[in-house]
Amino acid sequence: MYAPLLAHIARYVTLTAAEADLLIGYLRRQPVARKELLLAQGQVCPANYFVLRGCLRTYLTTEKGTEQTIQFGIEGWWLTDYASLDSRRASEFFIQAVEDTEVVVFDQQVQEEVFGRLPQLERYFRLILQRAVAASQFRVKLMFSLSGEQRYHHFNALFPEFVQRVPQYMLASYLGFTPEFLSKIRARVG
Amino acid sequence: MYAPLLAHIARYVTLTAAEADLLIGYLRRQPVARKELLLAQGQVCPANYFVLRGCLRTYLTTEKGTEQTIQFGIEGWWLTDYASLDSRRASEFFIQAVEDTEVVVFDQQVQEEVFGRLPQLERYFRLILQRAVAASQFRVKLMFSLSGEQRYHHFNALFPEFVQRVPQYMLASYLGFTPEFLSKIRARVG
DNA sequence: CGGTCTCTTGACGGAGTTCAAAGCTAGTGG
DNA sequence: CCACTAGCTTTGAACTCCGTCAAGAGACCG
Repeated sequence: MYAPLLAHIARYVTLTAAEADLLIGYLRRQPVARKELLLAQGQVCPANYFVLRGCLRTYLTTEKGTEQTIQFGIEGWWLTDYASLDSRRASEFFIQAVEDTEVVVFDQQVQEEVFGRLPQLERYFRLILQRAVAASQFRVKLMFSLSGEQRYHHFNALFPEFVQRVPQYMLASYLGFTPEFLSKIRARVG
Repeated sequence: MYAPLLAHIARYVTLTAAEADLLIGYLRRQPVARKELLLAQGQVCPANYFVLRGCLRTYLTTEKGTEQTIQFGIEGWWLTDYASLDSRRASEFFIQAVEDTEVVVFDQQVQEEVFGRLPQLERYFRLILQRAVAASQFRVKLMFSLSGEQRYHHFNALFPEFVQRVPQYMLASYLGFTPEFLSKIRARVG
Protein backbone atom coordinates (compact mmCIF):
# COMPACT_ATOMS: atom_id res chain seq x y z
CA MET A 1 0.00 0.00 0.00
CA TYR A 2 1.23 3.40 -1.02
CA ALA A 3 -1.39 5.17 1.10
CA PRO A 4 1.03 6.54 3.74
CA LEU A 5 3.15 8.09 1.00
CA LEU A 6 0.14 9.61 -0.79
CA ALA A 7 -1.10 10.99 2.53
CA HIS A 8 2.31 12.51 3.13
CA ILE A 9 2.36 14.11 -0.31
CA ALA A 10 -1.15 15.47 0.26
CA ARG A 11 0.12 17.46 3.23
CA TYR A 12 2.23 19.53 0.83
CA VAL A 13 0.64 19.46 -2.63
CA THR A 14 -2.56 18.26 -4.32
CA LEU A 15 -2.51 15.35 -6.77
CA THR A 16 -5.55 14.10 -8.68
CA ALA A 17 -6.31 10.37 -8.52
CA ALA A 18 -4.97 10.03 -12.06
CA GLU A 19 -1.74 11.82 -11.13
CA ALA A 20 -1.32 9.61 -8.07
CA ASP A 21 -1.71 6.53 -10.25
CA LEU A 22 0.81 7.88 -12.72
CA LEU A 23 3.29 8.40 -9.89
CA ILE A 24 2.75 4.95 -8.42
CA GLY A 25 3.58 3.46 -11.79
CA TYR A 26 7.12 4.74 -11.30
CA LEU A 27 7.52 3.47 -7.74
CA ARG A 28 8.03 0.08 -6.15
CA ARG A 29 7.92 -1.23 -2.62
CA GLN A 30 10.68 -3.24 -1.06
CA PRO A 31 11.00 -5.07 2.25
CA VAL A 32 14.33 -4.67 4.04
CA ALA A 33 15.21 -7.11 6.80
CA ARG A 34 16.81 -5.90 10.04
CA LYS A 35 20.53 -5.17 9.51
CA GLU A 36 20.18 -5.48 5.73
CA LEU A 37 21.82 -2.74 3.65
CA LEU A 38 19.98 -0.60 1.09
CA LEU A 39 23.23 1.14 0.19
CA ALA A 40 26.88 0.28 0.88
CA GLN A 41 29.87 2.60 1.06
CA GLY A 42 31.51 2.74 -2.38
CA GLN A 43 28.28 2.13 -4.29
CA VAL A 44 26.47 4.84 -6.27
CA CYS A 45 23.22 5.58 -4.46
CA PRO A 46 20.46 4.44 -6.85
CA ALA A 47 17.31 5.88 -5.28
CA ASN A 48 15.50 7.90 -2.66
CA TYR A 49 13.74 5.78 0.00
CA PHE A 50 10.48 6.53 1.82
CA VAL A 51 9.92 4.54 5.02
CA LEU A 52 6.45 2.94 5.11
CA ARG A 53 7.13 1.09 8.35
CA GLY A 54 10.23 0.31 10.37
CA CYS A 55 13.38 2.36 10.67
CA LEU A 56 16.47 3.08 8.58
CA ARG A 57 19.73 4.77 9.43
CA THR A 58 22.56 6.36 7.46
CA TYR A 59 26.01 5.71 8.89
CA LEU A 60 29.68 5.55 8.00
CA THR A 61 32.74 3.84 9.38
CA THR A 62 35.56 6.03 10.66
CA GLU A 63 39.28 5.38 10.30
CA LYS A 64 39.31 3.80 13.74
CA GLY A 65 36.72 1.29 12.62
CA THR A 66 33.82 2.66 14.67
CA GLU A 67 30.39 3.38 13.21
CA GLN A 68 29.05 6.92 13.08
CA THR A 69 25.29 7.33 12.63
CA ILE A 70 24.45 10.40 10.55
CA GLN A 71 20.69 10.16 10.42
CA PHE A 72 17.70 8.04 11.37
CA GLY A 73 14.54 7.72 9.28
CA ILE A 74 11.27 6.34 10.61
CA GLU A 75 7.77 6.10 9.12
CA GLY A 76 7.08 9.11 6.91
CA TRP A 77 10.69 10.09 6.22
CA TRP A 78 12.69 10.11 3.00
CA LEU A 79 16.28 8.93 3.25
CA THR A 80 19.12 8.89 0.76
CA ASP A 81 22.68 10.04 0.15
CA TYR A 82 21.98 13.23 -1.79
CA ALA A 83 25.63 13.80 -2.62
CA SER A 84 25.91 10.44 -4.34
CA LEU A 85 22.44 10.60 -5.88
CA ASP A 86 23.19 14.01 -7.35
CA SER A 87 26.74 13.46 -8.60
CA ARG A 88 26.36 9.72 -9.30
CA ARG A 89 29.62 9.16 -7.54
CA ALA A 90 30.44 6.47 -4.97
CA SER A 91 28.75 7.00 -1.61
CA GLU A 92 30.62 7.43 1.65
CA PHE A 93 27.66 6.11 3.61
CA PHE A 94 25.77 2.95 4.41
CA ILE A 95 21.98 2.90 4.60
CA GLN A 96 20.80 0.08 6.81
CA ALA A 97 17.54 -1.19 8.29
CA VAL A 98 17.50 -0.85 12.08
CA GLU A 99 14.34 -2.96 12.30
CA ASP A 100 12.45 -5.02 9.71
CA THR A 101 11.37 -2.24 7.37
CA GLU A 102 9.36 -1.61 4.26
CA VAL A 103 10.28 1.24 1.92
CA VAL A 104 9.02 2.88 -1.24
CA VAL A 105 11.82 3.12 -3.80
CA PHE A 106 11.95 6.20 -6.04
CA ASP A 107 14.69 5.41 -8.56
CA GLN A 108 17.12 8.14 -9.56
CA GLN A 109 16.78 7.20 -13.23
CA VAL A 110 13.08 8.06 -13.45
CA GLN A 111 13.08 11.17 -11.29
CA GLU A 112 13.57 13.71 -14.06
CA GLU A 113 10.85 12.09 -16.15
CA VAL A 114 8.41 12.06 -13.22
CA PHE A 115 9.12 15.68 -12.34
CA GLY A 116 8.55 16.61 -15.99
CA ARG A 117 5.14 14.97 -15.97
CA LEU A 118 4.14 15.98 -12.42
CA PRO A 119 5.40 19.47 -11.57
CA GLN A 120 3.49 19.23 -8.29
CA LEU A 121 5.83 16.47 -7.24
CA GLU A 122 8.85 18.64 -7.87
CA ARG A 123 7.29 21.17 -5.50
CA TYR A 124 6.71 18.41 -2.95
CA PHE A 125 10.38 17.44 -3.01
CA ARG A 126 11.48 21.06 -2.82
CA LEU A 127 9.44 21.39 0.37
CA ILE A 128 10.71 18.09 1.76
CA LEU A 129 14.27 19.21 1.14
CA GLN A 130 13.59 22.56 2.74
CA ARG A 131 12.50 20.74 5.88
CA ALA A 132 15.56 18.50 5.70
CA VAL A 133 17.86 21.53 5.60
CA ALA A 134 15.97 23.09 8.50
CA ALA A 135 16.29 19.89 10.52
CA SER A 136 19.99 19.75 9.82
CA GLN A 137 20.52 23.39 10.89
CA PHE A 138 18.68 22.47 14.08
CA ARG A 139 20.92 19.46 14.59
CA VAL A 140 24.10 21.50 14.17
CA LYS A 141 22.71 23.93 16.71
CA LEU A 142 22.13 21.17 19.26
CA MET A 143 25.50 19.54 18.62
CA PHE A 144 27.35 22.71 19.45
CA SER A 145 25.31 24.39 22.10
CA LEU A 146 24.68 21.40 24.39
CA SER A 147 26.92 18.97 26.26
CA GLY A 148 26.70 15.24 25.53
CA GLU A 149 24.51 14.64 28.55
CA GLN A 150 22.21 17.54 27.67
CA ARG A 151 21.88 16.24 24.11
CA TYR A 152 20.76 12.85 25.42
CA HIS A 153 18.14 14.32 27.74
CA HIS A 154 16.92 16.64 25.00
CA PHE A 155 16.59 13.80 22.50
CA ASN A 156 14.94 11.61 25.09
CA ALA A 157 12.37 14.29 25.85
CA LEU A 158 11.62 14.89 22.16
CA PHE A 159 11.46 11.26 21.01
CA PRO A 160 10.88 9.03 24.06
CA GLU A 161 9.28 6.20 22.07
CA PHE A 162 12.07 6.26 19.52
CA VAL A 163 14.79 5.81 22.13
CA GLN A 164 13.15 2.48 22.98
CA ARG A 165 13.37 1.30 19.38
CA VAL A 166 17.06 1.72 18.57
CA PRO A 167 20.06 0.01 20.18
CA GLN A 168 21.92 2.32 22.50
CA TYR A 169 25.20 2.13 20.64
CA MET A 170 23.47 3.56 17.56
CA LEU A 171 21.88 6.33 19.57
CA ALA A 172 25.23 7.13 21.16
CA SER A 173 26.92 7.37 17.77
CA TYR A 174 24.09 9.61 16.54
CA LEU A 175 24.41 11.92 19.53
CA GLY A 176 28.17 12.10 19.12
CA PHE A 177 29.67 10.09 21.97
CA THR A 178 30.54 6.52 22.97
CA PRO A 179 28.15 3.78 24.15
CA GLU A 180 30.08 3.65 27.43
CA PHE A 181 29.37 7.31 28.09
CA LEU A 182 25.67 6.86 27.30
CA SER A 183 25.57 4.00 29.78
CA LYS A 184 27.07 6.23 32.45
CA ILE A 185 24.54 8.99 31.79
CA ARG A 186 21.72 6.51 32.21
CA ALA A 187 23.22 5.20 35.43
CA ARG A 188 23.15 8.72 36.87
CA VAL A 189 19.42 9.36 36.34
CA GLY A 190 17.47 6.42 34.90
CA MET B 1 23.90 43.45 -11.74
CA TYR B 2 22.09 40.17 -11.44
CA ALA B 3 24.51 38.44 -13.83
CA PRO B 4 26.21 36.25 -11.19
CA LEU B 5 22.83 34.93 -10.09
CA LEU B 6 21.67 34.28 -13.66
CA ALA B 7 24.95 32.48 -14.37
CA HIS B 8 24.43 30.37 -11.27
CA ILE B 9 20.89 29.48 -12.32
CA ALA B 10 22.12 28.60 -15.81
CA ARG B 11 24.34 25.91 -14.31
CA TYR B 12 21.20 24.03 -13.25
CA VAL B 13 18.31 25.00 -15.54
CA THR B 14 17.69 26.97 -18.73
CA LEU B 15 15.79 30.27 -18.66
CA THR B 16 14.94 32.32 -21.77
CA ALA B 17 15.83 36.02 -21.71
CA ALA B 18 12.14 36.82 -21.17
CA GLU B 19 11.94 34.42 -18.22
CA ALA B 20 15.08 35.89 -16.70
CA ASP B 21 13.56 39.37 -16.97
CA LEU B 22 10.36 38.14 -15.37
CA LEU B 23 12.35 36.73 -12.47
CA ILE B 24 14.41 39.85 -11.99
CA GLY B 25 11.19 41.82 -11.66
CA TYR B 26 10.56 39.95 -8.41
CA LEU B 27 14.05 40.44 -6.99
CA ARG B 28 15.93 43.34 -5.48
CA ARG B 29 19.52 43.97 -4.54
CA GLN B 30 20.62 45.18 -1.14
CA PRO B 31 23.96 46.27 0.27
CA VAL B 32 24.77 45.02 3.77
CA ALA B 33 27.55 46.72 5.72
CA ARG B 34 30.04 44.67 7.73
CA LYS B 35 28.49 43.49 11.01
CA GLU B 36 25.02 44.57 9.89
CA LEU B 37 22.20 42.04 10.46
CA LEU B 38 19.91 40.75 7.71
CA LEU B 39 17.96 38.72 10.28
CA ALA B 40 17.82 38.85 14.07
CA GLN B 41 16.89 36.11 16.52
CA GLY B 42 13.14 36.38 17.29
CA GLN B 43 12.25 37.83 13.88
CA VAL B 44 10.41 35.88 11.19
CA CYS B 45 12.86 35.33 8.34
CA PRO B 46 11.45 37.31 5.40
CA ALA B 47 13.54 36.11 2.45
CA ASN B 48 16.19 33.93 0.92
CA TYR B 49 19.49 35.74 0.24
CA PHE B 50 21.96 35.17 -2.61
CA VAL B 51 25.47 36.58 -2.03
CA LEU B 52 26.67 38.66 -5.01
CA ARG B 53 29.86 39.71 -3.27
CA GLY B 54 31.12 39.59 0.28
CA CYS B 55 30.29 37.07 2.97
CA LEU B 56 27.42 36.29 5.31
CA ARG B 57 27.15 33.97 8.28
CA THR B 58 24.30 32.37 10.22
CA TYR B 59 24.89 32.17 13.96
CA LEU B 60 23.14 31.93 17.30
CA THR B 61 23.94 32.84 20.87
CA THR B 62 24.12 30.01 23.39
CA GLU B 63 22.92 30.10 27.00
CA LYS B 64 26.44 30.96 28.10
CA GLY B 65 26.40 34.04 25.89
CA THR B 66 28.89 32.78 23.30
CA GLU B 67 28.25 32.92 19.57
CA GLN B 68 27.94 29.72 17.56
CA THR B 69 28.41 30.01 13.79
CA ILE B 70 26.16 27.57 11.92
CA GLN B 71 27.05 28.43 8.33
CA PHE B 72 29.02 30.77 6.11
CA GLY B 73 27.88 31.97 2.70
CA ILE B 74 30.18 33.56 0.15
CA GLU B 75 29.69 34.62 -3.47
CA GLY B 76 27.31 32.25 -5.21
CA TRP B 77 25.58 30.86 -2.11
CA TRP B 78 21.99 31.14 -0.94
CA LEU B 79 21.50 31.68 2.79
CA THR B 80 18.40 31.75 4.94
CA ASP B 81 16.74 30.19 7.98
CA TYR B 82 14.58 27.60 6.24
CA ALA B 83 12.78 26.63 9.43
CA SER B 84 11.57 30.18 9.99
CA LEU B 85 10.94 30.87 6.29
CA ASP B 86 8.85 27.73 6.01
CA SER B 87 6.83 27.95 9.22
CA ARG B 88 6.81 31.76 9.45
CA ARG B 89 7.75 31.45 13.07
CA ALA B 90 10.40 33.41 14.95
CA SER B 91 13.95 32.52 13.98
CA GLU B 92 16.55 31.20 16.41
CA PHE B 93 19.36 32.56 14.28
CA PHE B 94 21.08 35.76 13.27
CA ILE B 95 22.23 36.35 9.70
CA GLN B 96 25.06 38.86 9.64
CA ALA B 97 27.49 40.32 7.10
CA VAL B 98 31.08 39.27 7.84
CA GLU B 99 32.40 41.78 5.28
CA ASP B 100 30.71 44.55 3.30
CA THR B 101 28.35 42.48 1.21
CA GLU B 102 25.78 42.77 -1.54
CA VAL B 103 22.90 40.32 -1.73
CA VAL B 104 19.94 39.54 -3.98
CA VAL B 105 16.76 39.36 -1.92
CA PHE B 106 14.13 36.78 -2.89
CA ASP B 107 11.14 37.61 -0.70
CA GLN B 108 9.16 34.78 0.85
CA GLN B 109 5.88 36.45 -0.13
CA VAL B 110 6.50 36.24 -3.87
CA GLN B 111 8.11 32.80 -3.98
CA GLU B 112 4.96 30.79 -4.62
CA GLU B 113 3.90 33.18 -7.37
CA VAL B 114 7.31 33.03 -9.04
CA PHE B 115 7.44 29.24 -8.87
CA GLY B 116 3.96 29.12 -10.42
CA ARG B 117 5.09 31.24 -13.37
CA LEU B 118 8.58 29.74 -13.70
CA PRO B 119 8.55 26.00 -12.99
CA GLN B 120 12.20 25.87 -14.02
CA LEU B 121 13.02 27.98 -11.01
CA GLU B 122 11.32 25.55 -8.70
CA ARG B 123 13.60 22.88 -10.16
CA TYR B 124 16.61 25.14 -9.60
CA PHE B 125 15.77 25.52 -5.93
CA ARG B 126 15.12 21.82 -5.54
CA LEU B 127 18.62 21.18 -6.84
CA ILE B 128 20.14 23.93 -4.67
CA LEU B 129 18.46 22.42 -1.61
CA GLN B 130 19.65 18.97 -2.56
CA ARG B 131 23.20 20.28 -2.56
CA ALA B 132 22.60 22.00 0.76
CA VAL B 133 21.46 18.74 2.35
CA ALA B 134 24.47 16.93 0.86
CA ALA B 135 26.80 19.60 2.26
CA SER B 136 25.23 19.31 5.67
CA GLN B 137 25.56 15.49 5.70
CA PHE B 138 29.20 16.03 4.81
CA ARG B 139 29.59 18.50 7.64
CA VAL B 140 28.09 16.14 10.20
CA LYS B 141 30.50 13.50 8.96
CA LEU B 142 33.50 15.76 9.48
CA MET B 143 32.31 16.93 12.88
CA PHE B 144 32.18 13.40 14.18
CA SER B 145 34.98 11.61 12.46
CA LEU B 146 37.77 14.18 12.92
CA SER B 147 39.36 15.83 15.95
CA GLY B 148 39.25 19.60 16.34
CA GLU B 149 42.76 19.99 15.04
CA GLN B 150 42.07 17.72 12.07
CA ARG B 151 38.93 19.71 11.23
CA TYR B 152 40.96 22.91 11.16
CA HIS B 153 43.62 21.48 8.87
CA HIS B 154 40.97 19.97 6.63
CA PHE B 155 39.07 23.25 6.35
CA ASN B 156 42.29 25.14 5.81
CA ALA B 157 43.26 22.81 2.97
CA LEU B 158 39.84 23.05 1.32
CA PHE B 159 39.31 26.83 1.66
CA PRO B 160 42.71 28.47 2.22
CA GLU B 161 41.65 31.86 0.83
CA PHE B 162 38.49 31.83 2.91
CA VAL B 163 40.37 31.33 6.18
CA GLN B 164 42.08 34.65 5.46
CA ARG B 165 38.77 36.45 5.11
CA VAL B 166 37.00 35.62 8.37
CA PRO B 167 38.02 36.45 11.95
CA GLN B 168 39.41 33.47 13.77
CA TYR B 169 36.83 33.51 16.51
CA MET B 170 34.11 32.99 13.88
CA LEU B 171 36.04 30.17 12.26
CA ALA B 172 36.60 28.55 15.66
CA SER B 173 32.89 28.69 16.48
CA TYR B 174 32.11 27.22 13.04
CA LEU B 175 34.55 24.35 13.55
CA GLY B 176 33.17 23.65 17.00
CA PHE B 177 35.82 24.81 19.45
CA THR B 178 37.08 27.93 21.24
CA PRO B 179 39.19 30.76 19.77
CA GLU B 180 41.88 29.97 22.35
CA PHE B 181 42.17 26.42 21.09
CA LEU B 182 42.40 27.59 17.46
CA SER B 183 45.20 29.90 18.48
CA LYS B 184 47.07 27.00 20.05
CA ILE B 185 46.66 24.84 16.96
CA ARG B 186 48.13 27.64 14.83
CA ALA B 187 51.03 28.05 17.23
CA ARG B 188 51.91 24.38 16.81
CA VAL B 189 52.24 24.40 13.01
CA GLY B 190 51.84 27.80 11.32
C1' DC C 1 21.35 -24.24 26.27
C1' DG C 2 25.73 -22.00 23.96
C1' DG C 3 27.50 -18.21 21.49
C1' DT C 4 27.34 -13.69 19.92
C1' DC C 5 25.71 -9.10 20.49
C1' DT C 6 24.79 -5.51 23.64
C1' DC C 7 25.08 -3.01 27.90
C1' DT C 8 27.49 -1.88 32.31
C1' DT C 9 31.25 -0.47 35.44
C1' DG C 10 35.72 1.36 36.82
C1' DA C 11 40.55 3.24 36.34
C1' DC C 12 43.16 6.15 33.75
C1' DG C 13 44.40 9.44 30.16
C1' DG C 14 43.94 13.18 26.92
C1' DA C 15 41.69 16.59 23.96
C1' DG C 16 39.73 20.69 24.56
C1' DT C 17 37.66 24.42 28.04
C1' DT C 18 37.83 28.13 31.24
C1' DC C 19 39.73 32.02 33.21
C1' DA C 20 42.85 35.69 33.36
C1' DA C 21 46.25 38.73 31.60
C1' DA C 22 49.01 40.66 28.20
C1' DG C 23 50.16 41.73 23.29
C1' DC C 24 48.45 43.07 18.74
C1' DT C 25 45.89 45.37 15.05
C1' DA C 26 42.82 48.18 12.78
C1' DG C 27 39.75 51.72 12.75
C1' DT C 28 38.60 56.50 14.36
C1' DG C 29 38.92 61.06 15.47
C1' DG C 30 41.67 64.97 16.37
C1' DC D 1 49.66 61.47 10.48
C1' DC D 2 49.70 60.24 14.98
C1' DA D 3 47.35 58.62 19.37
C1' DC D 4 43.79 56.16 21.39
C1' DT D 5 40.70 52.74 21.93
C1' DA D 6 38.08 48.62 21.21
C1' DG D 7 38.22 44.37 19.52
C1' DC D 8 40.89 40.43 18.27
C1' DT D 9 44.58 37.07 19.18
C1' DT D 10 48.00 34.81 22.02
C1' DT D 11 49.74 32.34 26.11
C1' DG D 12 49.73 29.63 30.26
C1' DA D 13 47.79 26.99 34.29
C1' DA D 14 44.20 24.47 36.25
C1' DC D 15 40.44 21.79 35.35
C1' DT D 16 36.55 18.72 33.18
C1' DC D 17 34.17 16.16 30.19
C1' DC D 18 34.43 12.37 27.78
C1' DG D 19 37.30 8.58 25.38
C1' DT D 20 39.93 4.31 25.76
C1' DC D 21 40.71 -0.06 27.46
C1' DA D 22 39.42 -4.05 29.82
C1' DA D 23 36.55 -7.25 32.14
C1' DG D 24 32.23 -8.85 33.31
C1' DA D 25 27.02 -9.29 33.15
C1' DG D 26 22.86 -9.67 30.58
C1' DA D 27 20.02 -10.67 26.68
C1' DC D 28 18.66 -12.50 22.52
C1' DC D 29 18.61 -16.03 18.79
C1' DG D 30 19.42 -20.32 16.70
